[in-house]
Amino acid sequence: MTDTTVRTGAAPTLHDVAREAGVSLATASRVLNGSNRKVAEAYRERVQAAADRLGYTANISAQAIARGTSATVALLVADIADPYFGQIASGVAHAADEAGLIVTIAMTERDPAREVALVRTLRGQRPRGIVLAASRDTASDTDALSAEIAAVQSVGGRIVTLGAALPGTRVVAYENEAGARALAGRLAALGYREAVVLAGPEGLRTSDDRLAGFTQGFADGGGEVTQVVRGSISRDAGYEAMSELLSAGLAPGTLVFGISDVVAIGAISAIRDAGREPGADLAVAGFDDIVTGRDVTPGLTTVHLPLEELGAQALRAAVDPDWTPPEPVSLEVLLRDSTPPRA
Amino acid sequence: MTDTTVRTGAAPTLHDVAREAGVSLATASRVLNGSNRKVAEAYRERVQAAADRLGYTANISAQAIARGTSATVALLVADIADPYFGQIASGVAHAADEAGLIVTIAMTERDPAREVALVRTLRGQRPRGIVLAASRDTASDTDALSAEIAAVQSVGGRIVTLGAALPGTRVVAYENEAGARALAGRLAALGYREAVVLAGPEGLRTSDDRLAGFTQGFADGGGEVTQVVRGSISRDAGYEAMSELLSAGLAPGTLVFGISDVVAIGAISAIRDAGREPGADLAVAGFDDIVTGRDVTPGLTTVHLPLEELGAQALRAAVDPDWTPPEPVSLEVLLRDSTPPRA
DNA sequence: CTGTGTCGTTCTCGGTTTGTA
DNA sequence: TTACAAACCGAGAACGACACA
Repeated sequence: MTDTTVRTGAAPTLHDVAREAGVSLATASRVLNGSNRKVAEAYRERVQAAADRLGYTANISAQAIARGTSATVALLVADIADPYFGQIASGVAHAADEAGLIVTIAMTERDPAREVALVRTLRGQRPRGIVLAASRDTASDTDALSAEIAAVQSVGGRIVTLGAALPGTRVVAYENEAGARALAGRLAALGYREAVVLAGPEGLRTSDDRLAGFTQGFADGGGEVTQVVRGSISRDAGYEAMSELLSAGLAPGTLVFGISDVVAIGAISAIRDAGREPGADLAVAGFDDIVTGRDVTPGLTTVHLPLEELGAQALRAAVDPDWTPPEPVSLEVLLRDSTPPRA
Repeated sequence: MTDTTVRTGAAPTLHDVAREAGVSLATASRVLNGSNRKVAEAYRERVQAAADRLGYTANISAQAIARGTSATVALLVADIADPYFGQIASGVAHAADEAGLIVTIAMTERDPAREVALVRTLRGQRPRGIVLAASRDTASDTDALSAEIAAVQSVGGRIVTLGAALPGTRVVAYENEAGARALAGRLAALGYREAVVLAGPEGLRTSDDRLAGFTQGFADGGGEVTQVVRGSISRDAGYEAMSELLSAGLAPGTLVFGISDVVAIGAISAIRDAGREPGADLAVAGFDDIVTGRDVTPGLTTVHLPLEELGAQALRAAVDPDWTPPEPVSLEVLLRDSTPPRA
């Protein structure tokens, strides 16, 4: 593809560049990669030219091992196809790009054991940091995870948990409970008095916090949570849970709170498919403010989370040596047509 | 966290394990990582125990350089927050997990120059393969990218393009043109005669193919594409393009074809926000079958793409030594309520 | 004494960095 | 002051050494 000889089976090494330029290994290293020592301009040019001619790119594995640190950050999400995690990943990737870091991604599929195994695998990469974005179970055996985390940290790797805090890690928090409380308050003020909640499995921090906040806020406003249905946090789980609720009968004017937007959106579809009308008939609210919430009908009432910004913050927490825990970002309630004021 | 001495600043190495177990480096290497050579059971156990005690994990950078190949695959997408790419990434990640590979991800942001730069950066990782999922521009300078691709391939790295084929790479194709033609045919059969297309920028392969297929299929069915509006491929671009079309005036019964589902969904929202009714008034169709298409109202007519499966296929193409190009997956038209039969 | 089977020594990978000329 | 030689990072693999049958 270039005018040089076609090389097969081996990438050009620093050795090749040095030989081509007629300088020593050390000199070539200094001009091509950072160094505090200086190099004469004439040499610099010759090396640069040779590198270009050969299409040289430093082997980052070799750099990592020689330098003792790898320009890498790992991101663990539950499911990258979920828009919640997609937007977070986008923020992480952006910030990583700015910091000149490569990000490796893995999916826990909401399995605690998988999460531990993945941290262990990723640890082999000696990453600068690991961002744990998949929300965690409070109940499940946290010891194995803690051990892996400690192992990463003892080597200088930083662990960042996004959302649910994990002891001994840097955490980028947002106020699930306060946000849900505020949401519930606003909805009670709109006249809602009965609510059912489509929650995640018991023990899941994010879900528990939101449920607690919502329940309290709604009670404070004079309403009551009459039912809590638990399932996984996904569109389909929301759809199914809602379908069952509907076949059991649900009074008009009831408010349905989906523990996250994807759940709420599944619920809206279930309501419609059951021949009822989302909105005035059965109101629905979510949490996260994923983009889709604007495009469903009626527009989904939710709590805005700056997902990309949170992802970016998480990455910075993973790499910034003198990072200090920021104030938890406070959340904003977005009232849309899925929860019209009750007459 | 364990009962051993707390080590700071250095991960346990194979050396440490070997010393701890009282065996040689080679022996430790043999039991902890793959090897065809055998090792006595007594030794095996001692090494295993020592490794566990120390919390040893092989430094994959060191492995990569020693073995000459890194258990890594790179994935390039335009924007990981886009559900289209999110689902593909999910498929890639799943398949990579099965193959015991780590996947690094990067976003091109639809910038050809960035794409070249990223391939170059990722090349430093000496990945087993690179999956190029971001659709490419036919016009733009393809030479720089070709050079980088050739560089990867000359070292044994495999390049896989998903969707738009790139010469000299393994390609996982799907039939954009045929799919769009089939879609247009079905819609014409429903009675639509006038259509406008919200397309991507000129030169973007995926967009061009779908546009061509749709135009032809619609003409074959007796219809006519009266207008093509170009913009980027995103929800917001679809929304804006549609808004402009609407303010210029659009006759009821016109069909709007969004070059992808996200565009079409943006268009639906624009139609509704303009006070018109998506469906019977202005019909909308998309392409991709992202999950959101089921949840918008009316349900979005589209062409089904097995996105996760395509991602998985792409990964297999990147790692399977004896891979043969599969038949391009044929696509299925999904008629939903956004395109009701015309009376 | 020779063959078989394990283990250890040593060189290697591609860079970085120190001491030194 | 600047460039070079050599040691080093963590792991893999060829090859030699040794024990045992």
